Amino acid sequence: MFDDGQGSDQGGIGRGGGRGRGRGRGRRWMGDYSLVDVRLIEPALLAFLRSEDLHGYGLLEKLESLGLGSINPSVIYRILRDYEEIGLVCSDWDKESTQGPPRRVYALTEGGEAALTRAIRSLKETAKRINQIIALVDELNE
Amino acid sequence: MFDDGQGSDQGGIGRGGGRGRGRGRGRRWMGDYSLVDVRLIEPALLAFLRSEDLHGYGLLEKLESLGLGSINPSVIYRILRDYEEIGLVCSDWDKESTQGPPRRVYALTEGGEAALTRAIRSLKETAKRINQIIALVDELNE
DNA sequence: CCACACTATTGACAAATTGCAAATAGTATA
DNA sequence: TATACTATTTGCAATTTGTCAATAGTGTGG
Repeated sequence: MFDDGQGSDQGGIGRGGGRGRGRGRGRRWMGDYSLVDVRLIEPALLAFLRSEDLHGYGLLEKLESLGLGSINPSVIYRILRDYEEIGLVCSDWDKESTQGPPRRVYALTEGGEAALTRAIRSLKETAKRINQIIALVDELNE
Repeated sequence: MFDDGQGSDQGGIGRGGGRGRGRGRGRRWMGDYSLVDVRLIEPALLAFLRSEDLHGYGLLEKLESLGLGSINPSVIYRILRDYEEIGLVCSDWDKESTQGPPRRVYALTEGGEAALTRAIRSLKETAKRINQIIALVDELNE
């Protein structure tokens, strides 16, 4: 978090300095991408599936277009399976049009649409709060 | 996540239905507030401290003004101590002007300012991505 | 046809974060 | 002096995330 997006380490809380509670491959202090963005993956997945049925690998590529690349594939597959378990998506195997092994194609369910609607509402709230925080800092800069 | 903000449960993935990997007091599926917002606490804390030295309890109240209430105090105190450990803030005890036990008053360090700057940059990126996701859905609604 | 690169998904485990509850304590007030 | 409010700390269980390795099908060059 608070990554400067360059993978550089000029800042202070970069890869080297982290000494927070944990000291492993740390997320909060040493992550390669913002954790806030990690949570964006979930609504993004639903949003992509709303316009088009897709398999995990395809969604992976879509996320990249959102600047949300660098997420480990297994994370995506896990979320997708979880979503299926709670009924937000459903899946079928596609053995035909694949350039590799069969792939699981996901589609949004009605429950998934409803969840997306709520997710968007929640995202708008979040955007509002982000802007409040930014404004807080901007005020002092004037 | 995807909370409808009412504490109600009309949606489907509410408090009752969650059957994801875990089943305890769950965050992703059953949480009382959006996890995206949890991560907003950290930049918010730095932002508040930039304009004013404050103790944990006071920050707690400030967060409420951002709609980030309902966060467990221990989470705040923990983050503050972590921030001190990595040099983003420093603290001193205030035994005078308190209406209770002595309290630890935090101030932003230079390192903390730098971190705030990076956090804001990261937050702006996030806001951009959120808007992209929202646009994705809006396009289909037209 | 064999190695290799790319497509695709799954499972398990370690590491990290969060929630919660309880302990501790000082101050104010009725 | 009981009670409420202010204030912080600690520990652990529950949950989430990161990473690695396993598995496998397809297409291509040599």
